[in-house]
Amino acid sequence: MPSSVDRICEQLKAQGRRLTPQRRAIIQALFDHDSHPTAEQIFTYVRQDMPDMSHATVYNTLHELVEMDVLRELDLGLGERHYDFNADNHAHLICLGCGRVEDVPYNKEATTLPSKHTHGFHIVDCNVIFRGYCPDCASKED
Amino acid sequence: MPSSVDRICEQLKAQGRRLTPQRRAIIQALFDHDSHPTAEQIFTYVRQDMPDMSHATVYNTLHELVEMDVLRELDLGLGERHYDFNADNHAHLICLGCGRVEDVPYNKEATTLPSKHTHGFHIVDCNVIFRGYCPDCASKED
DNA sequence: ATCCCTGCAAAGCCTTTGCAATGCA
DNA sequence: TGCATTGCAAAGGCTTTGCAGGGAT
Repeated sequence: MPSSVDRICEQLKAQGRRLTPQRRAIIQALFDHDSHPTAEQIFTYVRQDMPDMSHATVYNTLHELVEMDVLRELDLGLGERHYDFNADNHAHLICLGCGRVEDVPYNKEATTLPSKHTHGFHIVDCNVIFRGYCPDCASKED
Repeated sequence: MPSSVDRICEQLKAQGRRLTPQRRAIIQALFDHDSHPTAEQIFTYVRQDMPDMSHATVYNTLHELVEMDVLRELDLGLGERHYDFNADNHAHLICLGCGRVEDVPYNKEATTLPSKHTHGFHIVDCNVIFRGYCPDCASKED
């Protein structure tokens, strides 16, 4: 069975996009990071093996994957965007102390708006973000 | 009865902060904007009357008001922060086409996490953001 | 062989910072 | 008067862009 990395690479080609070593490395890096890496984290990680990797390529590839709908872009209000393969129904939990991000199961389907409040919008997505302090930071607070 | 602007100005002084014409103008500007202005919008608006107003002062004052808990800072993933006086329970609805932001009534109190999923976090806030296309942009899409 | 993709460097956008001058309390 | 606050200008952090050379199909 092909790895998930391979599957996404195939998907790239199937869409008429080119599969370059850089792109494969970025996709691999996304899988190697367990959770919500930022573009910079991917950049730094991939650079260990490909010292010439540029920001442009990282951003290009991430955008492409988002466009292909295999990657999710998260703006958690932390100043930089995070990327997430996990498409399951979940919300995010952010530590206001250290910026840690955790996934939490959350049924978005149940989070809907009565039609009289939608201002006529065609709603396509919903984001739920919980903010608080993780155990480590909570103990430092007091 | 003092206006809400005056009330906030008093609050400033009561906390030992100084009430300057710039600060009053910024607070007034926040009230004059019906909904979710950005720092830049406030800056541009206030500059009409005070051409020397600096970015530093706008940002300083906004931060101060946030610190005083009379203003809410919203990062809606649009690249810039929005500010909101409305403290009522509500969520936000964002148009992916034009960036328009609407308030929608939403009972955040009902949006909670079962304790087994909180990762031990002490949760202090919750943000709900709906994304979609407003009537104008939806019609352009097709 | 084509032309998409890469790397480099610079620019862009929003926000923050340093510092001397100003003006509120 | 003293010190918080201001304005200016520059820097900072993340992301985007332009362009020429290089590599995937």
